[in-house]
Amino acid sequence: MRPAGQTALLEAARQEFAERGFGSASIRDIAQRAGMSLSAMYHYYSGKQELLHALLDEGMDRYVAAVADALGRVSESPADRLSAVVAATTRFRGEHAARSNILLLEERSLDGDRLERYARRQAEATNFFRDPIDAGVASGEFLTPYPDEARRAVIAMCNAVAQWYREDGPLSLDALIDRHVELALTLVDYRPQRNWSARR
Amino acid sequence: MRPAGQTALLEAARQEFAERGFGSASIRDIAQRAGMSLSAMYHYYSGKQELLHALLDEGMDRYVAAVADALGRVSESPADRLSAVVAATTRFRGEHAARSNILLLEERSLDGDRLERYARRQAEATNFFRDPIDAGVASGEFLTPYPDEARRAVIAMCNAVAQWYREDGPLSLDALIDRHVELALTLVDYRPQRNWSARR
DNA sequence: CCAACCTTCACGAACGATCGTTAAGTTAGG
DNA sequence: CCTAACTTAACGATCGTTCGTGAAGGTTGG
Repeated sequence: MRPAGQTALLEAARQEFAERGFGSASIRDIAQRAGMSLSAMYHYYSGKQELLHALLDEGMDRYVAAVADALGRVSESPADRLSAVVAATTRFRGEHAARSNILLLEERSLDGDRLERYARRQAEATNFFRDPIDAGVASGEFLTPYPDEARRAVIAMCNAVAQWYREDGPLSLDALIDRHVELALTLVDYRPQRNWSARR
Repeated sequence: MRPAGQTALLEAARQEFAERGFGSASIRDIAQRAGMSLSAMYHYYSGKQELLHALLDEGMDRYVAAVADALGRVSESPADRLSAVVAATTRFRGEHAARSNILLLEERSLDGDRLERYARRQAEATNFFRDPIDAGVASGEFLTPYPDEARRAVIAMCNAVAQWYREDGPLSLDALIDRHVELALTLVDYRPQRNWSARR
């Protein structure tokens, strides 16, 4: 269990970074929002950079866990797996908009080694999409001639949710997820395989 | 014609804002990059905010002009018009990545009236996509049951180009544009109309 | 048992650096 | 002469960071 102060700090930093951007956010405001003094923050994190790093790490952990959990509940079928990834990603972007926007926008504010490590994790995360799409193309279930561009389009569609979706809007998140799954399958040109007996 | 100093200033600000983000960028570095002193900048722009505002305005002007130009060259057919918008947007994002990223990411750094005015322009720009998609759905050429989500997916696909595309990569911009047009038509479920004689 | 000691968590004050901005003055061209 | 273009110098504010201090709580050695 994380100390309460640390949790409040991460939450405050997340909101400040999401609202103003890393460069414009002040660690004084962050500490104040977390209900502690400026120097108390330095007891938990060694500086502004490490605060951002912790935020990106925590957000990525949560996202990877959410997708992995969703993947654990479906079959090996590429269509099922792609659907699960799209659904989990869309849900994550909608439910954790501030978290997601920091993951997506503040990468450039990381310096040196931390950037390199984060870029590696992000590259791995795209495999959540790449693997089922490539598998579906290989098996003939997905007919798209452009798997790379289709993948990027699917990812962009999901990620954009963090920027425009509002919970109090006219569309429920569950409904949006269904539509995103359908659009993703459209993008890869999904054609359900006839089963073995029907083909003979 | 804009004075040379002003052009250099905008170019320098564009690069700095794109690389570091508005909050982390220093107007001293911008002025130096533009080859002039700090206060010379204040001769052209009244501050950092106005620099960003000018950048967003100029970028939006260029984008709108590019799309309007493309629309002027095609028929009234919804498929043609959507294709033209997708092609022009993808090209703009690829050819003006720094410009586009500022348009897409630094909106939140605008304050007060300027933000309001920019948000209005941005809303108008989405009509470039909305109009042909809604027209195609109305005419029956586009079969998608989710025109709003399809539109957002198309826009997200195009916008993402500014973040990942590199001119020295394996894919030419022209080839990418072709694939984006195809993917966009896939997203709206485009089915070419049989012509009048063939239908009877 | 108790005193000495350590770690954890928190504070206010101050550091030097850099920030955006302004003022006053200089130069060049019509 | 005037204005546009540009300079150096400095302003106060705020930035991220560091320092020294101390209260609380547990651990250890005599």
